Amino acid sequence: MLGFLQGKSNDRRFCSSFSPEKLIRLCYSRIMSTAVRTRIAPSPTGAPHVGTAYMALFNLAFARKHGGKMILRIEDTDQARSTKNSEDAILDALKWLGLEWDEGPDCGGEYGPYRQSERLEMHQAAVQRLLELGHAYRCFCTPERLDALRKEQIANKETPRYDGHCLSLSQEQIQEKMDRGEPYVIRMKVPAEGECVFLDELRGEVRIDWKQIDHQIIQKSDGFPTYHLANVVDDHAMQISHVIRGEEWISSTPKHVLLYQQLGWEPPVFAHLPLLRNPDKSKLSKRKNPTGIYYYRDAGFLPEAMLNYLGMMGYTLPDQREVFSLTELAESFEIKRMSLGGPIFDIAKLKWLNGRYFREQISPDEVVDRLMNWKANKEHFSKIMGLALPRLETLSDFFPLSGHLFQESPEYKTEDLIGKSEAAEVSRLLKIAEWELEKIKHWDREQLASVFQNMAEMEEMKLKDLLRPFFFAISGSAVSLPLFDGMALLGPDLSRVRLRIALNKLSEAGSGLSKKGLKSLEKEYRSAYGKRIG
RNA sequence: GUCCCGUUCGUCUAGCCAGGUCAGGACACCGGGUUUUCAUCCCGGCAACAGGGGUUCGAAUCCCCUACGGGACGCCA
Repeated sequence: MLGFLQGKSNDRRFCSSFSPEKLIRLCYSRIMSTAVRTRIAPSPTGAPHVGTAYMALFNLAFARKHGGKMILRIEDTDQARSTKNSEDAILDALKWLGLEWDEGPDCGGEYGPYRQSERLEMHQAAVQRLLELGHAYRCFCTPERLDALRKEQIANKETPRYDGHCLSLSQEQIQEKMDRGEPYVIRMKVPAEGECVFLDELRGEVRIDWKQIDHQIIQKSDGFPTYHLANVVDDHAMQISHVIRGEEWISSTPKHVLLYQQLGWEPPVFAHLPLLRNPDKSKLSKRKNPTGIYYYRDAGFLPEAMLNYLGMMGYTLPDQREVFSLTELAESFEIKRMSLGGPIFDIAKLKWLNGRYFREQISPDEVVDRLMNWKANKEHFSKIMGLALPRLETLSDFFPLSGHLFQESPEYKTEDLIGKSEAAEVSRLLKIAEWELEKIKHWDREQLASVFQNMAEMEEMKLKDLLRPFFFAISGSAVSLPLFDGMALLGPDLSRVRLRIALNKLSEAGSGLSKKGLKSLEKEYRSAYGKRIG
């Protein structure tokens, strides 16, 4: 099973002299010769993200174009944050979009298992081998020492980097510490001199000084590998030919190239795609933009329009067609056509495209079916009916009462949101709620209720008074169906965006939180409510 | 702060690799037409090669510098 670790004899050249030129030649030859296998490697630590879908789309298109396969691998080496819940959601969300993989934890394949936590043996064997070859070493430094070191380096305007403290430990000292049961991590050795040159399919040669590269931890004290080690070991074992991933990885690619070299393996071809951006050009983040795939599903977007839109972020078909399917994209896909400037995710254009799908791509009957599968179905109506029934006099009261549960977001006036309270105070409460809601594990009525009840106590307010602005934020009215049930039905993605919209309305009215105000609120929040999550 | 990556209309982009068209299309916006309203649809308009230097008869395109933007610098991925 661990035969892959041996490295084939023709890979020897990687162990000895390893000039940049050689590496580049090898990269080129690799492009021509190998069966194409790409992968998408999400970490199951949160809600399914559009960035994941974006990368998956181009990995799939590339694989399809070249008659290859795309693999889905779950990167769950962070035991503290990974959840099965998140894993299931990611798979489900990608499938909703119509993205399919040839091998993965759900459908199996020849190169399994497809969950990194189940490949621990391989990772540890690779670490062991690096240790034996002298390419890696144990480090006993405490987090406190590392923290102090980092602070000092930042203060001295140096690049934060491990100082090699444990490199000088003798064999006896190491043994002694291990016998005492001192926790340790394993770090990779990085050349002190020279530069790493690697080839990026889209950018050509990239050169980074080894001085810039940290002695990266490859195995944590819990015995789990870090991303850097695990992704190299798994990509090699799964025979990944092309690593197509986000630009954020460029600066750690030297670590990966070095690991391939030290293990005597041939590296894959690297292609770093641009990152999706917020309207302010920063990396797409949920604080500024809906980033959850489920947001778009729940707000009534069509999966094929969504995928089509992602396909036009950074890419144009040769004939500049703007409506196209995954199949059409894959047929003509040319990775070199990717443009490298980070595209801003523009919901207005997505909406226009989605509208075109209704008008041109699917029949009116089909639209009716989509609508019914979405929210106009018995199951969903029944859930709402439980809340609406006591408030109904005629059937026609139902839709006005529940309209906000079918909208992307309701409309209301900022002054109504503020009401008789202070605008700044409303901002404050909305922000605290936003943070508190991050802590919810299961988005249901009970947990939502307890968040707000807790808040009322902390703020020494009547629940009724606390909730008033939230009724507006969520339903657009002071009179509505019960708040917690409504939020539960809307789901976390839609609900959170509504709170953010309310916050934005206040700041547009000049009553939002300033940067300073936000900072002090955060401090106050931490001391009263505890640490923030997310 | 250090390093890396990037930069064509407000936004998504074509053109760049193989220098030579009024720098093309789409969204948004503005105006007009069709439509009982609105939307759709059609027509028109606005609007960009970040700046500077070089190479060249000729530069959005090739080279260099600057500026700006982004990313990375975790026992996260």
